Order: sequence, then structure tokens, then C-alpha cells
Amino acid sequence: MTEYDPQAIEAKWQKRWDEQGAFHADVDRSRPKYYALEMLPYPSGTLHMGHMRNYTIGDAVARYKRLRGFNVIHPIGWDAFGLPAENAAIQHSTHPREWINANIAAMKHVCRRFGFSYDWRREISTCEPEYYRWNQWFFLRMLERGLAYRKRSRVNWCPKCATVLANEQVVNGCCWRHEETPVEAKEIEQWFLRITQYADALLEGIETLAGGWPERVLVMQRNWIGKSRGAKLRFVVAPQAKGEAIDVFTTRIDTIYGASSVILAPEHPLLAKLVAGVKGQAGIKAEIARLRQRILRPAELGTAEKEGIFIGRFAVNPFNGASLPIWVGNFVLMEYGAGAVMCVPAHDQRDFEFADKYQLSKPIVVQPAAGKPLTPTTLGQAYTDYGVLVDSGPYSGLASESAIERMTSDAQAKGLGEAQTTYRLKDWGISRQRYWGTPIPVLYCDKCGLVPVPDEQLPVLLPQSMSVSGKGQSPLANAPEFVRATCAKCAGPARRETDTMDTFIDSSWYFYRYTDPRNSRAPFDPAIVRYWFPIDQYIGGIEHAILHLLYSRFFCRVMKDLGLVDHSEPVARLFTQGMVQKGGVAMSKSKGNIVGAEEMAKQYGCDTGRLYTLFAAPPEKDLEWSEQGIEGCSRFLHRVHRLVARHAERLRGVAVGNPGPADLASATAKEKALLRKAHQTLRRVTHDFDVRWHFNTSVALIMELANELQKQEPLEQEASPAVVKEVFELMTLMLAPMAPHLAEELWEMLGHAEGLSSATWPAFQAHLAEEEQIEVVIQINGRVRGKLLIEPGLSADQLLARALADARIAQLTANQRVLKKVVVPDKLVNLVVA
RNA sequence: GCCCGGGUGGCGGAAUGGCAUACGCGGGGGACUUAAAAUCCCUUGCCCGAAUAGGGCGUGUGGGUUCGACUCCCACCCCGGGCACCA
Repeated sequence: MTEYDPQAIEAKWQKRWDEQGAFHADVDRSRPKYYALEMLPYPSGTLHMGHMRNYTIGDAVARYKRLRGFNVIHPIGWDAFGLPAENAAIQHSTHPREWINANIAAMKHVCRRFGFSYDWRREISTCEPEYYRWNQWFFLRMLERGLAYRKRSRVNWCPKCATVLANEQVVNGCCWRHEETPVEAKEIEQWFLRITQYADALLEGIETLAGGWPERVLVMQRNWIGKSRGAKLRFVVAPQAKGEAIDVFTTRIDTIYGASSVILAPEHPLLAKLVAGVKGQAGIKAEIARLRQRILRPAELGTAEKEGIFIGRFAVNPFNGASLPIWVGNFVLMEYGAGAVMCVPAHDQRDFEFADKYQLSKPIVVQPAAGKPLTPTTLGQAYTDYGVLVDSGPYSGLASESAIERMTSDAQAKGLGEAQTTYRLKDWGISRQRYWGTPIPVLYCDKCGLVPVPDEQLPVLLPQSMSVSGKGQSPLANAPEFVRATCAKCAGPARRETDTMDTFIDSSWYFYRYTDPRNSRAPFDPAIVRYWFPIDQYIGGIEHAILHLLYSRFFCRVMKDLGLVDHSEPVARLFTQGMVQKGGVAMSKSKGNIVGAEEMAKQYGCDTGRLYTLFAAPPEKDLEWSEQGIEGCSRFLHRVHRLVARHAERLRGVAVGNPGPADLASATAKEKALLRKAHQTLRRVTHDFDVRWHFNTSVALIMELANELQKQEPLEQEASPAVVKEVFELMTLMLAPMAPHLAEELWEMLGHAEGLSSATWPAFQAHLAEEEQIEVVIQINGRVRGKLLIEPGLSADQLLARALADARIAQLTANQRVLKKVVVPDKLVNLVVA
């Protein structure tokens, strides 16, 4: 009998899978399709068990679905552009391509070592021209449709990265890669994608994802889009002769009679004009300049003191004609709404604090619908709930909801303003002053201006040899042979755009490319995409809840408008798995707590690593790495191998038929017990895979089955080889998605010449899972006082009679009055006594 | 502050409103062995008790609903995560 040798077994089966192309999947309309996908990895060079958990979950699902008869596409590729490669290249004076390709080779090696069931024919790398060419192609389509545009704008600038960051890449006012470095504001010409045009569509799409996506991801996206309905109102600046007006956005027009001032953002464009000529303007200008300088640190953001200055002018409240002082305030954001607010201290907490500091009045104009009315003395903080309007002219007495409606339409009718919806979502700034990315395919011609690179000239190749310094301007600007170009319109001299694209473009559509990875005429064939899409199961970390997933949804909508796809959402189901931690913190290079995937595979075998990551915690929860836990899983696999090996010889040639009820009648007690346990396990494991997605309990159940088999040894006695073999096969098939190499080996040991690729998930047979006797509990006043072994299906009356006949129960209830008898068939009897 | 998760043995974790702690780890005891490792068997929530007799207490805290609550409802505490001057 041979020992379980994971290294040998794993190498053997990986080789065979490769030779057979076991995981190759192509369009096949005779079978239902299944698209299983894990998020595109960044080839940082190291693969630790955190990555492996992601792939293991995806692989288990992919393998399970194959056994269920699905045509499963399960691809992998590399998110190969981006800053780390460029930085590493600078550090090691090499080329980003060399660095990244070495990393890809290393990571691919480990992925293969783990035997994930990828269709390697579909592998892509986003830094290859055949891939990024289509980034450029999409960009040009967006340019044609006005979805890509150029704008001089204040951008988020990370001084460490020396590049622009998208709003989504700013975390707490700091760079997402340099969490300690505050983002600076800088004005440059940038390319933007008009994602805001899809704000409503993306918001509405969220509703269709409910159920398939984790609720918290949907909440995060909803918040990120940040739609709010309100009104834009015009506050005319006094004296009216000047003709200036300040637009203000508010969601609470019902509180307008309580406005005591108008506050502008320090960057407000009207300020220069307004301040000109007022008394003390020099001091005011200096103060505004100071307020504008605020670069808020993360910690200060929410708590920073509200500061401002009165600029010496007044504006007219459009509703009651009141003259309101105009202020500048540091808490008013130019980027949101109109860059100006009406200050209603009694009904907005920020305004309340501002009013406190500068002794502005706080007129109360909304009272709670019930309870004590508010008075200026009892108002300790702003009352921000809806209520009933008071002191609001003709609107007094209205509820906030109807007041908002009425006042908005009145304002519109009188030309004072209009209903407006604003979004927190901003257009996506995609220009990066970096080398290692997709060149933006446009030319600048002195004569023709901006000229798109014609499709037939794509791809605009990144120059191969490039000295990257990481300093200053876009590195491409220093490559004259790249910059120098010929205008596509007039054939005169032109200059190439030297910025590259944000790498989130790469990952916004890669999963379409997987379906048709070598297409040289189009990003993909729409007919092929129609077969495979949407993605049935996407698996990745929660850290991509907003950026990647929102951009991907945006791209999908654009593609739909381009007529390339006919679905609106690319991902039907999303799963966000928990992190792998060691010592309570996520595994990372910087924390130095990495458990390398390859070392793991060398020591225990990858099946053990897979099994442990599935067993140690439910997949959505964080998982604490435990060396002893690994040992346990390794022991289990060895035990299963021993168990099967002990009997394989005599079982090899045995034919397995599914015993029907007739067979069961003549079955021995041991056979019944084995079949019962096996089918009970099958029922629950199938449920775990189909519905619950709790693989930890699946593993536990299979362990119980193995325990039962061991308990029933010697299996040569009182059990027919056919039954033993059937149970072994059930166990093997259930193990197959989780420990695929061992499962293949066991399958072969049991006499199957064809591998598991041609096997199918076993059919659950209810009659085999049925218990002959079940234990019911007898309770007195809810406390267990006895137990009964009964045949299942006993009627409530019969069950009660048996319980009452129980000697101990009779004794305990002898001098008691039985007030109530609760009988749950096949479960329990509860006697309420007094 | 707001919005999500979560709180169960020594540990990771199980439990369609029906025997709380499955499975694994760790611990204790034993078999095999010259010995150890490996393997196999038994045992293992806490307290009272000689007991493998029986009883009591136990799922963050306090209430509630129920014959019966880890599970449902209300309030609170703690931990983790997300959002946070969004007008």
C-alpha cells in the first residue's frame, strides 16, 4: 500500500490535465454555460495564501459547476501596467516590462503548482499591445461620443507618485498608495471620462443587482454616486444694479425662511468681483486666500473648526426679500452643488456651528410635528428632521415634504431657481503622467488642433527603450521619437499626447477579452460575449467595492450604447471573500507576515492548503492562519488516502449500481449506515455549494463521513464491495472541488480509467438518507428530562402516548397538573406542568 | 455622528425557533513501540457530586414575545469595517 505523496500526485495530475486540456472551454450551445472569475491579479511578484484563498474559492466553484454539467469558463490574466512596475524599474534600473514579466512568470508558476483549473489559452496580460490597443480603441469611441473630453482642472496630485489620482484613489485626503501623504491640489489639462452621464443608470442598475451582490457593496456604490434632489436658487447680490447673483444648492428649500446668511466656498469664481471695492478689501482677500489654503488632514476633516469671513456685501433671500450677509466659509466645497450654500443655522448642524462662532441669528422655521415646540433657548443643536413650517410666510403650517414640493415649483414659476439633482460622483480623470500605461491615442496639430489617432494606426505603441526617472513631467515627453508624429488630417507635423491612461481602464473590460482573447479585428466578437455573459460568479476582495466595480459597470453601459453587448450589468453575482490574516493583521509584504504559497505547497501539498483555506472559516469571513490547523487538514487527507488505499485493490473491478429500495431491504445494518451517512452528507454538501456557500461545513461533513467509514471498519465484513465502493466514490466526488489532485488519484485507485473531467456530481437519493430510528426529546417545562427512540413519521398522538408511557416521565409528572402538551412530530414532546 | 458586519468552550468555528458547542485544533488518558515519531482508541464547557446517578449554570448585557430563543423584537455595551463638512 502506497503512502499519500502529495508532491507526486499533484505533479502527476497537473501534467495529465495539461495534456488533456481538461479545462479548456469553448462556446457550446448544447450545454448551460458558467462564467467563474476571480479578480485580475496585479503581478507584484509574491503570491501568498491571501491570494490563494481567492483562487481556491473560485476553483472549487468552477470544478463543482463542471461536475454539474456546466460548460465552465475560468480564465486568468495579469493586470500588468501600473506604478509599482515603473517604481521597481527605477529602483533596480531595469525596464518595467522585464520586472513585470519576471513577476508574471513567477506567479504563473505558483498558480500552476496549485493546479487551478484555468483555461491557460485565454491568459492575457494588459501591458501587451494586443490588449492595450483596445483600451485605445474604446477611448476613441468615447471621444467620438463626447464621453472623453479634455479639461483644465484642479486635480488630486500625489507628490510621491508624481501623478494625478482619480477621486476614487483618494482615501481620507491621502493617496491610496501613500496613506500618509496628503493629496495636493494642482491645475493641469486632463482627460476625463464622462461617467457622470451614467450616474442615474448606474444608480438604477444597483437595484437589479440586489440579491446577487453583497448588500454592503451596493450601499457603498450608492453612497459614492451620492444622488441628492434639491433646488438651485438664485440669491441676487445687493445693490441689484450690479446684476450679480449667487446660485445656491439646497435639499431643504423648506428652511429658506430661516436663512441668516449666504456662504461661498473660498474658491468661488464670483468672489473677486464681489470683494472688489468693499471696505477693507485687502484684509478680506488675504483671509479668503488663507481659507483657500486649507489642506485638511484626514483626522481634521470632520472635526476642523468652521471658519469664515463676512465679505461686506449682502444678497437677497428670493423668498422673503431679506437682506443676508455674504460670507466665505472653509466648510463650503466648490466641487459640490453650486459652491455656495444658504446658511440656516437652526436646521443644519454645520450652519449651526458656524453661527455659534460668529454670533449669527438662528431663526426657527421648522417645528417637530409632535412634542414640545423648539425655542431659541432649548435649541442646543440644529433640528434637521422634517416637521411643520412656521414663520415661513404663505408656507407656514405645511409639512416639510409638501413645502419642498410647493416651494420648488413656486421658485421655478417665478424664475427664482429650479429643481436640481446633484451627484457626489465626479467624472473619471484618467490622465497619468507616467510611462508604464496605455498611451492616450490623440495628436495635437498646430493647424488642426486635437486629432484622434485613426483606428487603423492603432495600437499607439509604448516606446520600447525608455529611461524612466520618475521625476517631473510625463516620461513620454522626453522621447522625441514618440512625441513627433504626423497629423492624421493634414499630414503636417503633430505632437503626440504624452500622458498614459489610468490602469483602472485595463481592468474595466478585461473579462470580455477573456472570451475572445486573440481577436485582432475587434476587442471581442459580440456573439461570443453573448454566449458567456454575464459573469455568473465574480470573486474578489472588498477593496474593489467601488473603484474597479463601478468603472466596470460604466464600461459595460458604454459598450451597450456602442452596440457591442446587450446586457446592462457585467456581473450577475459578486462574492467578496475575507482576508487571510496572521497575528490578527492581513498578510502583506510590508507587515512581514506572509505565508508563501509555494512554500506551503512544498511542505504539505496544495490540496492541504486549499482544504485549510476552505475549512478554517466561512469564505466571507477573515481567516486566521494557523500552522496547527494546516496539520489537521494534512492529517485528514492522509487518512482518506489510507482508507481508500486499504480497500482499493479489491474494489477496483467491482461494478457499482445504485441500490434501490429493493436492495435496501436486504442490506445489512452496516451497509445501511454507510449509505445513510453518505447520502446525508451529499444532501448537505450539495446545499452548501448551491445555496449557502459555506465550504467550511462541507469539509466538516466529509470529515464526518470519513469518520463513519473508519468506525465501520472492517469494511470487508458485513458490507458488499459494491456498497463500500459507492460510498468511497461519493466521498471522492464531494472532495473533488476542494482537493482535486487527491480526488483524481482516489478515483483512479477505485478503477476509473477516465479522469474526473468525465465524472458527474452524484444524485442524492432521499430514501437512502432516511433514518430508521430517530431520537426525540421529552421535555418538562422546556427542560430535557428524557429521550425516546422512535420510527420516523410517528403521529403526534402516538408520540405523546409513548412519551407519557416513559417510566421516568411518569414519575416526574406524577403529582403535577399537565397544563399543556406540545408535540412536534419527529422532534420532541414538551409537557408544561405546574 | 451615520450605515453595514460581528460578539458562542482554551482556540478556529457548528447549529430551517426544538438535545447549544458538529468538525478541526489544543489538552488529558491509553494501545502499538526498546524508545520516539506516525497511527489507532477513549476523554475533554463550567459548577456541585465518589459517580460513565442526578442536579444547577451557561451563546456580550438588560428586558420582551414563545410551551420552548444563539436564532425573533426593544434598549444598551464592546469589537471590526465603510462613509463622513455632500448643503
